[in-house]
Amino acid sequence: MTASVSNPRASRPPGWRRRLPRPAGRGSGLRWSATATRQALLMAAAALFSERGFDGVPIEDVAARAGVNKALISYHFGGKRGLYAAVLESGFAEMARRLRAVEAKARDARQTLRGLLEAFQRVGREHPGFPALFLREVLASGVEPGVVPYLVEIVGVSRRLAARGVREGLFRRVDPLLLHFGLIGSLVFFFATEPARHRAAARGQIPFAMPEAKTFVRYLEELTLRGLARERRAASPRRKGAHA
Amino acid sequence: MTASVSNPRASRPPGWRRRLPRPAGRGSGLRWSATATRQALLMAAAALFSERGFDGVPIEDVAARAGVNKALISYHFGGKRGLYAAVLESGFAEMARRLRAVEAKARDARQTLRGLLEAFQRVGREHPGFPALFLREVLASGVEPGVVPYLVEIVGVSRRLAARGVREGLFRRVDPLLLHFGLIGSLVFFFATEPARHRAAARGQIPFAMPEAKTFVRYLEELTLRGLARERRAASPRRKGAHA
DNA sequence: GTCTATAGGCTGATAGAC
DNA sequence: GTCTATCAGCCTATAGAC
Repeated sequence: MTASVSNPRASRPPGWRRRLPRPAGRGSGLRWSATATRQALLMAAAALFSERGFDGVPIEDVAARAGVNKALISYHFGGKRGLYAAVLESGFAEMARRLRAVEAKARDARQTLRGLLEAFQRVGREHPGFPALFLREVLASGVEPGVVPYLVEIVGVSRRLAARGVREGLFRRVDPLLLHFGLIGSLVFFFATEPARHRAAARGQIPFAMPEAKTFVRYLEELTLRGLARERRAASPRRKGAHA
Repeated sequence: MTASVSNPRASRPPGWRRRLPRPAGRGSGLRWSATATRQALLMAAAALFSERGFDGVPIEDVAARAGVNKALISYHFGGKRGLYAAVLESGFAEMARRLRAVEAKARDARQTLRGLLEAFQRVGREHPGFPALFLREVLASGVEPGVVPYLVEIVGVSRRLAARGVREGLFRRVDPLLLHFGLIGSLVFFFATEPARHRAAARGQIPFAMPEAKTFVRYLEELTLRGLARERRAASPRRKGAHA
């Protein structure tokens, strides 16, 4: 989960070997070899799986992009599925970690909302593949068992955000899961499709100017704050009460 | 795109053949054979591709589910890719058609919004696979060329919704594409993940009660109406002006 | 139009040398 | 830990009988 290696699988000298900036003689035990291999495989796999999905990526492509022999995937991760699971878990774990940190630091619901939006924005920038990976996984028939706890935790953050907002008088009464789906859905959709939009835009396709991430999260923040603000005299005269 | 055949690929008599309710001697040219085969293949493919993605589905599974020989896929659609493209185009075309109808019938922006939400809800109910198909496609590296026009048209509907809402005084000034991504993103995410949620819930997983489609679209409607309502005295004292 | 049989390509995994 | 070589399995497409 730290894109940087970049191995255009194209032409390479015959006897070529991966060459990473060695972290010079470190005191600690981890020198570089085995760990670097796993890291390279994880990064390459994250990029490729997020673009083409599990079934769309041959093990060989991952190895090539990582600059590593494909047999090492079986050696280090027990096979393709194992590598995929490892990528997912590391991604979900990081997302959950960030959200927990946001929640812990925020002094009120408004800051939690802001922090949550910024966390997504930052993930979208630093790990462009993850939102798509996330999406493909929740779309899948059977979710990897290892990510379920993280999934529950992520849902928990937005649920508590809703509860806290209501308690603090920032929001009117609202089903926390509705807030969750509305917010997370927009965010995941936007950031998961962003790389594809950029690719399409770069190829001349797409007639309109697409919004930037920063603009979009600001919009969502304001939409949520206004849309869920306590009654002041409703803007919509139609429906009866609130929601479930 | 009309789920109904249902062919549990399990046990079947050896010499089994698909048997569909023949539309008795019709005057018109289309009897049943060829057309029914294509229809069965399209339906089976829609269901399977939406669950597992293009690469995750062997042609043989599609044929089995359709109750048809796999060679017919090449015959009628020129191969797996052709079948996939046909499924996509029929789905996108129908979605675009519905949205256009909504737009044509609505007498103001509020009705357009309501109609758009209801259209998604109805598609989610009648063609549970389509939202996931839609999502997988916009996630993909290269979108099928045939669907681009429909994609542009769908974006156009929500863009015009925003413009009309502003013109009619229902919304404050807002970038149409922001409205588009916020609304369509939430909707697609919700409905694309709904089948997976139900499967997970049926298997005992998932600790909370998930919101129903009807509840969710109502929430989105109200959130949008309130969140984009013209100023009355802003609920959020923080940020400067509006958006791009 | 539909089916059977088969060819041919690609993929994931592993045995075994280094 | 890493690499080469290899193999068995699966998958798409098609030729040809009906």
